Amino acid sequence: MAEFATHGFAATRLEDIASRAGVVKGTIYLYFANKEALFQEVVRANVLPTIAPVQDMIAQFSGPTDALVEMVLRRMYGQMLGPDLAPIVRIIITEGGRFPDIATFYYEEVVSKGEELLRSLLERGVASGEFERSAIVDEQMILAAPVVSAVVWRTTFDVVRPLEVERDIEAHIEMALNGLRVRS
Amino acid sequence: MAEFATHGFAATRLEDIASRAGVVKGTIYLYFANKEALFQEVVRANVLPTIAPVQDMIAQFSGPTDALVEMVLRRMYGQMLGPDLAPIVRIIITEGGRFPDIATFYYEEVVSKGEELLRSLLERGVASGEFERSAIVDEQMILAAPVVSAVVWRTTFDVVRPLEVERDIEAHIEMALNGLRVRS
Amino acid sequence: MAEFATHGFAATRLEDIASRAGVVKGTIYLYFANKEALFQEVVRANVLPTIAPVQDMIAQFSGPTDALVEMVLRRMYGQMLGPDLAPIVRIIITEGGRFPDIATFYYEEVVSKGEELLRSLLERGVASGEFERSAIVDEQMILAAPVVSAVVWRTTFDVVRPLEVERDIEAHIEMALNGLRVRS
Amino acid sequence: MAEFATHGFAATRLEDIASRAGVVKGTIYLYFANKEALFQEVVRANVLPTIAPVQDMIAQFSGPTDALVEMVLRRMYGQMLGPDLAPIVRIIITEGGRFPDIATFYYEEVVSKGEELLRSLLERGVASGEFERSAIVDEQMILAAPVVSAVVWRTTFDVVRPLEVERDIEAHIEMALNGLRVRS
DNA sequence: AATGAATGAGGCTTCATTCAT
DNA sequence: AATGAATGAAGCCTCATTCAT
Repeated sequence: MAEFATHGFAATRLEDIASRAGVVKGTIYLYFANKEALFQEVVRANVLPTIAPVQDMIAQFSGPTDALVEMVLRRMYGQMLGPDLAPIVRIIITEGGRFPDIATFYYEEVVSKGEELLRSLLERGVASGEFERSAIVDEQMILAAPVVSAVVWRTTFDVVRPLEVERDIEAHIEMALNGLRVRS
Repeated sequence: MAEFATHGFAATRLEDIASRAGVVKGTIYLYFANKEALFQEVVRANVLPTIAPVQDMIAQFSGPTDALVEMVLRRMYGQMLGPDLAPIVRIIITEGGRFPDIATFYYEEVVSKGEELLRSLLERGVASGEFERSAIVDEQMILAAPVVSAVVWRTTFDVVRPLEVERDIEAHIEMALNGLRVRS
Repeated sequence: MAEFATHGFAATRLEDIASRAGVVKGTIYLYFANKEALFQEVVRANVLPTIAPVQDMIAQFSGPTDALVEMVLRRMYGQMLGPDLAPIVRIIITEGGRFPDIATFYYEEVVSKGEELLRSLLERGVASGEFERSAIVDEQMILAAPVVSAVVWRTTFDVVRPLEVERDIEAHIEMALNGLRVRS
Repeated sequence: MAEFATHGFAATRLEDIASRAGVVKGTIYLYFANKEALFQEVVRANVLPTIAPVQDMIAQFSGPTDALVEMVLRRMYGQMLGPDLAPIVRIIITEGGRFPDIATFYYEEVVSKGEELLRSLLERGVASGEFERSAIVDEQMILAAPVVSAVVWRTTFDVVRPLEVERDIEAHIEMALNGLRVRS
């Protein structure tokens, strides 16, 4: 994972992967047909454990929906910028276009779950009268978009201007819940 | 550009670039020291023309600031998903981490300009009493984040679930201006 | 060795070296970092075994020193024109200027030993009253110079006028011991 | 000349030669068929002017032959270590083996003249009763051999231990005229 | 189950050579 | 007579892949 996330598929050398694993290049071929198969299986294997946490998140929670939205977003940042998920997200972003199988797999196993999570969140808010039934409800992923953007920033512009995660989250939540306009 | 955007730096073959340019591999070395120099110069040369449109965007505009925000966001989508900028943005996202020079260059020439643009927009809205002085004003890039996310989606999950740009834009603007909560 | 001695460093092709060794070009890189490293290691490895004979040469020898000088010179011709040392000497001569490391190494491991050998020879002759204490004693290498010249001739003018080694040695010894002038 | 002498035939780049000459690579092909033809013509053209001085040297000289030998040897060192001849000698030594035409040409135009020069010198000494008719007379080149050796040293070991030309010449003359043995 | 040695295809790079202008 | 742009062959080097042990 780490090698692929750091160098990308093409620039990653099997020798580096092997030595990280404490084995020799040839040993890899006892377990994987070739570099691409290794890549796909590595990604799949690392994606699966990340699904459960997303599942749990909504389950038991009582109280106002806006607090729930805030909590969900905070957790998203924590996970997608954390050491477990960040490399995977980076790989999906950079290599997904060249490996449709992986993109599809990731979409179905993770992204679509996130979509459902957000939809149910929004529906709950609408049902309770807290949220408007706006265009956002049908395009829930817009709510999570800034998290993706934060991951991109982290691996791209952090050398120039480091991401200020806390401020970023605050602004994100503010925008998501209140928007820019003054409330009358 | 097209080759690098499609395959990434490592997987791009000079032969492909050359044949696209209607020359032979060796000819490239009459103009560039090596593959990396070619890459960097190609990106730089293609980034520069994209700056002007960003500059123009703010220009003179009268009328309510929320309409201005909407216009700016629509233009951002139009450009960053368009054929000129999209490949560059894709390259910055995928290779920026491995080419800090390029990331820095792009940040300074493009991203920082966008930051200023958005800040002046928000300040204008605050000054006119239309917008709240919220956390968003100090973290303006949160406004543009969904555009980045849209570019990522286009090159990643479009095969699974194509991006519905129009709905995405509507939701984005709705969120940016009004947020989720019902207006009292 | 043979390839480098025949063609020089620049004109030697790794493919030729590999096929001589019964392997494939790529195999070379399992053992040497690059062409230059291969070259340097090949020279070093082949120089080392040539040191011992030089060492032995002086050993114990009783009898008149002029006979000892004659024997040493004859052995020098035998070795430096022989199949083991000749290629190395040729390489040192042709490539030493471009590879100072190798020149230094060869000087320290071989040439300086030869210098000592000749000095001790001459000192012995002076001590026994057989030789004059002339300028030759302080510039002992002049004694070996014709051997170098013979190696150069062999690889240069042998096609035009082959080196007549025996006559050459006789003349060399005659000159070294007696000089041109008639003895009074 | 300078380029070929410094880098050898294979490693010399036509571009470097051209820029030294203040022209462009392609221009060379207006005057020479290819790299090898250029090389051969360059060497030939630069060898020819060096012949005359050798010719003159013996011509008019009266006095003892040993003084003549000394003078000839000193001039040989002066010329072969000098800026005009040294590069040529270096080229002949390093590339002569790979370019028999050049070696033959150089032998016939220069070396054979030197041989004659030395032979007539020695015959004169023998005729006048100054020199012995020894093996040296029939292998005259042994007299010049240390000069060749000095040129080799200059381009090979000078970085380690610089050639001390004056001492070298003294020793050479001493050896040539008197040899090592004490005169009775 | 693992190694280490070897392969061979393929990519980057250099440079002698050509040619239209 | 000279240029400068382009070519294409060839060389160095890397690395995914194979295989005998």
